[in-house]
Amino acid sequence: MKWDIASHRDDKPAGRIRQKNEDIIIAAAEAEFAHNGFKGATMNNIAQRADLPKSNIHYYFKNKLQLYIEVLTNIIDLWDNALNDLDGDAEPGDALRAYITEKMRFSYEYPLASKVFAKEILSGAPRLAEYFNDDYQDWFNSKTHVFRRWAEQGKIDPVEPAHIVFLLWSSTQHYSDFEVQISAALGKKKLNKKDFEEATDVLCKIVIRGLGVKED
Amino acid sequence: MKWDIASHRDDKPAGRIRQKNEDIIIAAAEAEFAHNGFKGATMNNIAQRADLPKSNIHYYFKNKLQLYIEVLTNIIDLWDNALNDLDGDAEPGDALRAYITEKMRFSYEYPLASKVFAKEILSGAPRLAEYFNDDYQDWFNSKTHVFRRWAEQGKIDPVEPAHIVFLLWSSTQHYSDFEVQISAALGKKKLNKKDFEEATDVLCKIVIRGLGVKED
DNA sequence: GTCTATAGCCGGATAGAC
DNA sequence: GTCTATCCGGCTATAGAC
Repeated sequence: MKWDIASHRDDKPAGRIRQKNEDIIIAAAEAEFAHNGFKGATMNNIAQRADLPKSNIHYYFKNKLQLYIEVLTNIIDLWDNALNDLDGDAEPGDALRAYITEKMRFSYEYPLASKVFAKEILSGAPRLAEYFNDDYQDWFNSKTHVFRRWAEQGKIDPVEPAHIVFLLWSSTQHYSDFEVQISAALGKKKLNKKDFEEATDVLCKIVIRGLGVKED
Repeated sequence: MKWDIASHRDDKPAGRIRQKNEDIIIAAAEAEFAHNGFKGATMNNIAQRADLPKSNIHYYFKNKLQLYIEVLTNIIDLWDNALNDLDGDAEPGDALRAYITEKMRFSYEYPLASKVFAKEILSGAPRLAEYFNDDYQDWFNSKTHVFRRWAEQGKIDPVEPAHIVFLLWSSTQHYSDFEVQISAALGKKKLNKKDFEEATDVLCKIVIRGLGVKED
């Protein structure tokens, strides 16, 4: 793992009850951190969301920071493991459509994860300093590589790949991070699956055409 | 004004000292709220950033919420007054280029404003409920109108205008809100003006081409 | 393993001296 | 108009009963 903050969870036997309670607490913490950020979140609120006594949280997690790190680690692991990269062997149009669709599905299914991460970065990412180290740059370069190759092969226009990646990230995450604003703009109470699919269509169309992909 | 929360500042004479101190405090508060969010921010930190004793803050602003509302109001006023809409009379390519350029300049010049607003929305916007009312939907519809007209005139492809607006918002704000992640990805300490200009170019190119604008 | 009680600190807010 | 001193509530964290 790129980001190796030691976790006390590895030290103790993972009993059935322990595992279950830790999962409940992490889910509750994720919601609380998404709403109030690291500093604004309280162990009290987390306990209430988890429907457990407050000191129970302290029994399973050393302190607030530790719990927060666990939540962030969970989120990053989820994305790293479940989100497929752009498929460099496929045609650009197909690969981009698949990638955008998948990112939008993540925005729809894990809105809290995206929000916790976003708030941490907005705060200047003081608790992710280790994560955003030199390795991160290498990891990022591996993401841009596919665009460079497509450009060399004349399959897309030659535009700076880094900014393409930022565009893909920003436009897709926006639908989970700014959902409140978007639904207010659309006059809806909440966005549903169809809204996300419509957005996915528009994004695919604009990005694929915008990059100059030759479609059949 | 669309969003009419009464301010105590209107009630008192705006002396020279008062005006100056309030400006200092609001700037300090903006930075503090950007870093720690509403709940996480402390009056103590704001006082330190403003280099004033804590109770001075309470003298000028009734309480933390009031101060926060003032900061948010300032931000929204700034955007409403200084950000031009898309020019429907111009050619789509020119209008879009002008709009994207201006939004990116705002991201570069007022990164804190964008962050405070973003955090509020990520939190579910409980302190902007009044702002995101029915009027907001009308205001938003006036933004999408220009795309509808261009589509009717055959000047751009017929794609759902709302999602075009969201794409413009998300892709430009991303550079100020997620600056830490972006600079880490690019291996820089901080983004400079040239980075923003490069990003502007890429965004203009992809969006204009992606919407099927006929360029000369 | 679980919960109550509480220590100890820090937060927002105010009273009142200057 | 400015600042010191302070109240009180809520916060993290822990000690210790069960």
